[in-house]
Amino acid sequence: MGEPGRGTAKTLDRGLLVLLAFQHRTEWGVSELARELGLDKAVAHRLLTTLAHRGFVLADPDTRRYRLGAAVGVLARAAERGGTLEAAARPLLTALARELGESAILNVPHGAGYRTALAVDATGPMRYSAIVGETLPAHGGAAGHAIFAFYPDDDVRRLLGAGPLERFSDTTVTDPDELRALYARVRRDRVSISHGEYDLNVTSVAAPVFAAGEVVGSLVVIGPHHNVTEKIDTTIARVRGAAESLTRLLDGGGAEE
Amino acid sequence: MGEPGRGTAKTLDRGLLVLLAFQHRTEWGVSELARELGLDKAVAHRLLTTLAHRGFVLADPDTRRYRLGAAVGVLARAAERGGTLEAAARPLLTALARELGESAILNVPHGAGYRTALAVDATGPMRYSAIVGETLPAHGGAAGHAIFAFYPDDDVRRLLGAGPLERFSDTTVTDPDELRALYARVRRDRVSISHGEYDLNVTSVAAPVFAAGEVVGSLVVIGPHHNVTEKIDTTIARVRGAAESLTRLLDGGGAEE
DNA sequence: AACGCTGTTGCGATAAACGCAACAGAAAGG
DNA sequence: CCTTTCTGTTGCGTTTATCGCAACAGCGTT
Repeated sequence: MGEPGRGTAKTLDRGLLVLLAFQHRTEWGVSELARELGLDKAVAHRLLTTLAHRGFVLADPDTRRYRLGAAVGVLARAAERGGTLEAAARPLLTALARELGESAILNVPHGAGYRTALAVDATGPMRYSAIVGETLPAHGGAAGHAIFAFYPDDDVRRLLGAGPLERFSDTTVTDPDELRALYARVRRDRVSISHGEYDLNVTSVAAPVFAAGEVVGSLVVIGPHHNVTEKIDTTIARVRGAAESLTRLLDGGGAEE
Repeated sequence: MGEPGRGTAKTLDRGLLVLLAFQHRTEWGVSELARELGLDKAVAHRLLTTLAHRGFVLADPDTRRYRLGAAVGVLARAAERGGTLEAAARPLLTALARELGESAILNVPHGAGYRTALAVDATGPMRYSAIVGETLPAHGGAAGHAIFAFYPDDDVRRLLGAGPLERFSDTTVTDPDELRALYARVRRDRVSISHGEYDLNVTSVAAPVFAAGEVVGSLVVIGPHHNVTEKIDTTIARVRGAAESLTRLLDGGGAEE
């Protein structure tokens, strides 16, 4: 978390830092927040009132504490429509598909699962054709594992719900404990590999994409089982590399940390 | 869209206006945006670079145009976890439930449907008990209609998908044309009433909640058919009033138009 | 090649944000 | 019950950061 840098607006930067502070804590008081960010109480107060005027934060009239407002949700919906992620990922997906000769897909979390946001099909005759827009449940497929392995444990528990997990094929992981162990391996390797969790004889390799420290999607290369396993090492390296590139892109070219 | 006002940070306010400009357009160039907001090119440029440094916008390296960045998505997830809306709605829900003697519910859009975010059950013996966290498809129930009637037509078409709509009871609206007509009525009346779309002999009255001009959820009063219809007029008035109050709250107490 | 556009940087004047301090209200503690 | 110590809020002089003009460079078009 560095200094604003040259040619940037300091006041705005501080305001954005205030907003980002609501990542670790849902509620902030003025003094509390000022201490956290090393600001004067008066400054924090002014920033918060400005943010409140535009709906980015909301002050509880009773407790005088602030929470994130509705404007961020509205903007998030606009961002989803606008397809920022898709635009940034497109060149990487085409590169992956060309280099490896298999279909490359971008998935994003959506509701209680994940959605196929963008797909570049392989050129060969034997190719996996993804349905863009399709939503799949969280616990199925390498793409899902690469995303939800990096979700907070509470969120995962909530998303998976109380009921038993649906089984799509022989290799679908339906046992919560087993899924948790799988997630631990995915977190360690930063890659997830699945064999025929949805479609038989199909293998996919997925890597997580992050932004601002949180997972925002996953990159997948998917194709016929023997094709992918044949070149599994390079596939893993390429997918992971592409995902890391995308993460760097999303974080603005690498100014922070 | 008024002036910043007293005791607020002007630079931050301008930066937030820049962010909000991405509501009507997904991509902005520097000059374009400067004209739109009446700013100097240099100012717009500085604001955009600071926003980019923190990941709120993302510059396409080729076209030099800006889109919303990943930070807004991250914040939106934090806002959802934090339950800003729930906190603001709680007192209104309890008031509704007490005054009308029926259960009051807050619903929010979630994935391709809507989720029960908060519920205050009626105190009587014959009460509807909502399952908090449950996700229902967009086309079912007054709560859903009150939300998705105010979605852009393109989004609605995408959400409802290509396939036929699932039927839950005799009164479920499954015909797209019929649904569109229903939505028109809901937009006109700012209220939606449904009889037994999910559960037989249950009637619900729902009104939309807005923030920054976009629908962010719906308030519902739900109970046994004859109980609700008996006092339908006051119920409609109360639900609509509560929804409008919540909208005002979310917009920061009424600074903006 | 000249033009119109774009995005980007420099720099001085000025207006705005800073941050100290003082104030009020609430909660906590004796 | 009064004191203490937080809290959030406002005023105001100083300074600093922002403004906005202008000049510059990179493209695409006419």
